[in-house]
Amino acid sequence: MNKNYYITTPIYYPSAKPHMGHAYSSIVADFFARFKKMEGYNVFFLTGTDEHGQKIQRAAEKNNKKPLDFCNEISKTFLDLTKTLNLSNNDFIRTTEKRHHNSVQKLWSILESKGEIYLSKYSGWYSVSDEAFYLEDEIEEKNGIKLAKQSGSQVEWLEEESYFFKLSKWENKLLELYNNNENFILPKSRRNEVVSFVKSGLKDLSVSRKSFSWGVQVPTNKEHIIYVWLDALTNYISALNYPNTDDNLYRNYWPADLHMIGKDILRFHAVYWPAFLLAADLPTPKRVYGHGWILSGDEKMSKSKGNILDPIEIVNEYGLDPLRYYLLKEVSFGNDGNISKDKLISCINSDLANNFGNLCQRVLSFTEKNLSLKIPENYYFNKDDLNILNNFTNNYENLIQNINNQNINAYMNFIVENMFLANKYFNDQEPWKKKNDIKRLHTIIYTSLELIRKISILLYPVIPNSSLKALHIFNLDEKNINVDSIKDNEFLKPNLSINKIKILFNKINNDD
RNA sequence: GGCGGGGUAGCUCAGUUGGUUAGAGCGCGGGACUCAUAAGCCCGAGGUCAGUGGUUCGAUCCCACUUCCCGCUACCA
Repeated sequence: MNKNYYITTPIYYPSAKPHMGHAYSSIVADFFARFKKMEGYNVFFLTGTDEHGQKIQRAAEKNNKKPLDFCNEISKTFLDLTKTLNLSNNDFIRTTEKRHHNSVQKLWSILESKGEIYLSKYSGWYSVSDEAFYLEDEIEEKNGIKLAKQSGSQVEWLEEESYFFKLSKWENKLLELYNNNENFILPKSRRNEVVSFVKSGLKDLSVSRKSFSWGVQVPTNKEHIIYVWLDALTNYISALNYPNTDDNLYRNYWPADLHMIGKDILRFHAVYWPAFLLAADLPTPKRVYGHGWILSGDEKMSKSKGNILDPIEIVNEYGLDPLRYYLLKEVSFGNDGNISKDKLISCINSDLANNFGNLCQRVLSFTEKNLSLKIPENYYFNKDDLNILNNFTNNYENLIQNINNQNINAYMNFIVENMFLANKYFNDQEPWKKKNDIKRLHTIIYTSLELIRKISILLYPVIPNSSLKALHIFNLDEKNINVDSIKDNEFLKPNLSINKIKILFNKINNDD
């Protein structure tokens, strides 16, 4: 059985600093990476920055900087974000790196030598900010300025020699790929969009530019820069040391198990990328998941609306784990999600502080007062004990399936449900009234501690820091936690000491 | 215009391969308890499951039409 798992985020375009959308993609990917790791997989988790293109070149000029200096600065903010979000990524790739240039040029050479790329001429209305050409009827004129209808960005007439990729040739192969792999594109609704787009016919794709210089050169023609998307998508194999296909990283991890992306870049990942790979005779990734957007108050966040929720500010104000928990639990995964500070606060107070945090606290405090912080014997599990403990065993396969199907919400619901059940269990058993029945009291506490352990393990991919704090009660750390241990009802060893921990989540006053 | 997704409790969302009283969390009202971050537990209020018509013994779920929202895509001018 293949126990390797390769997951990627998009590489982010550093024309501006990171926003909530970047944070969301990264947190979601990290969630899956951590779960698979905990499931025993060798996980390779990649993120990075996509730094080429005219937009960056112009932004750099505007700031009086060399493109690379400009990129270094902004790429750093994305690298910092991986720390801020506590991502477990194994690598951070930048398209300005030599390893990536080699990889892109090699891929290009293969495509060219296979006759998949040809030189021709392109003329049309070009939008720098969209990095795309538009047809005459796709533009409109306002106040004497030509704009692309779709994006509203300014276009300029461009006529230049360009290399083309024979995308049209791959139409049927792509449809075959979608057909043979029902879940290649998820969620399903978006899969339909891609399929109908491909069915409607594909045109060859312009894959080089002459009008600017900031990018990877076409190996055989120094006047041309390779199209940013061909360049950018290749990062997924550059990081595995492509073109060295004998390299262990490449051999173990390609094709990728999951490209986690936002729905806005689905076409590039679900059409162009597999077409490039098919043309180069390389394996295609197993799955592309296009998640929804994070909206604020039903609208896309924008400066003018003043509804921006900056991920770094949120982390500074409320902490990382609350943000991670909130995004993973409250956003209906695959759909757009509305987020707000009020909801975030309510989520922190209800689920984290009152429910899970307080569960840990009440059990721990009880154990301290009555058992001197020693794990008690589990003399006999009665029906109530087994009922709740076995919940985890009985749902184990479901949980794994939920993860494999990217069904984040079902996974979260299971956790929440069991947090409630654990509190209810403690309530119903009333250990404070069992002081004359020590065996029963001990078994109740043992069971409660087991419940905290199991829930904490499931919470690890969601809120790694807090989960590890909770698991520290049992002297467990990142290296020795496994998902399957949630099936074990007698994992904890009686008489061992447990550690007191500080309050896990502080409540937040929402008076303002 | 075409294709697709969606409109379920005040809010955020589940769900139903059609079948007795439609679910969760938050919020709201009440109660009993005390181990705990005045947390937790119990009870309750609150929904014509967008509208109309149809199929069916029976539809929130299937079909048709209407309406609103969103996405992809086209075309006219």
